[in-house]
Amino acid sequence: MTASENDSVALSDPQISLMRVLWTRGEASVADAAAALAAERRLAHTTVATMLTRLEKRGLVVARRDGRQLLYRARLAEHEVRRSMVSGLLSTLFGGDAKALVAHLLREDAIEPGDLERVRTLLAEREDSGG
Amino acid sequence: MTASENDSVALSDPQISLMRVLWTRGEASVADAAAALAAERRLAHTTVATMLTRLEKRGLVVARRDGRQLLYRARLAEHEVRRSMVSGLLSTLFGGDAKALVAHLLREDAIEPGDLERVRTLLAEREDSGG
DNA sequence: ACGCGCGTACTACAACTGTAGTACGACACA
DNA sequence: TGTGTCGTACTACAGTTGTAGTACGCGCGT
Repeated sequence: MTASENDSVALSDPQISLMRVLWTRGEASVADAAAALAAERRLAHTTVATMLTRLEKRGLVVARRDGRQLLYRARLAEHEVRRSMVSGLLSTLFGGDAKALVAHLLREDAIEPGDLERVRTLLAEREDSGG
Repeated sequence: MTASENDSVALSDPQISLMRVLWTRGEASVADAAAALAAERRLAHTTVATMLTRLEKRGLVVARRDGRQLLYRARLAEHEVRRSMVSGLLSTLFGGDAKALVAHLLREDAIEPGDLERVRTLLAEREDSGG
């Protein structure tokens, strides 16, 4: 277990955006990332570089040298980050009770009752076909 | 619309703990809050005071003077904070798709398929009895 | 009336984050 | 080979947060 695989990963919104670029492309240079991010947030090249350096220091990404440039790669899969962050929110706001979160989603009209069945069915199908 | 009722409320864990005291007790002095928090986090009296002052500056709590002491009260209900924070997580991590979050909960074993029915039924009952 | 204690107000400081500029080295092209 | 360009490394700076100390004033008790 490398120190970075702690458990509680908390990424800010800009950081997630950046990670998403890595998740999507597998590997990306600063220029790649800045370009991919440009649509969403127009950031200076060096800003993206700084963010990546910091994420690397935190152990969330790894850099590989390719000539002059660095290629970054996420060390955690998206679902791992999701798990960690959802779990954090869950314990912070819902006493760790996932059912309470679902109830909240229903109550706050974020989701409709019928959707629950749909989700369950979807998951069941995926399990059947070997996920 | 008072500036504070923006929409995106982001509270850290310690901040939520403190808010929870206010939600539970309705109103609390610094001493009250520090005492209530002591079980969870042992913080200096002044630390709690600072946190409350800052939350007040952000418009998340209001203070009322009672003699020498200040009584703090949350300006947002717990469900409002939940809504805001869940919604933030939802858009950050799941593209705003609540179904994806539920799917995640199922897949990550945070919740079992049967629980969905239970939640749905529970909610339905509550609606029937006029919620 | 006076002093002590409680409570707030202000100050402090390190860490992290968002954001970006400057400096410097290396590679490619002329 | 010289030079410019590109890319990283380092520095910067303001804002927020976690955490707490110091200072000061008001009111209660004697």
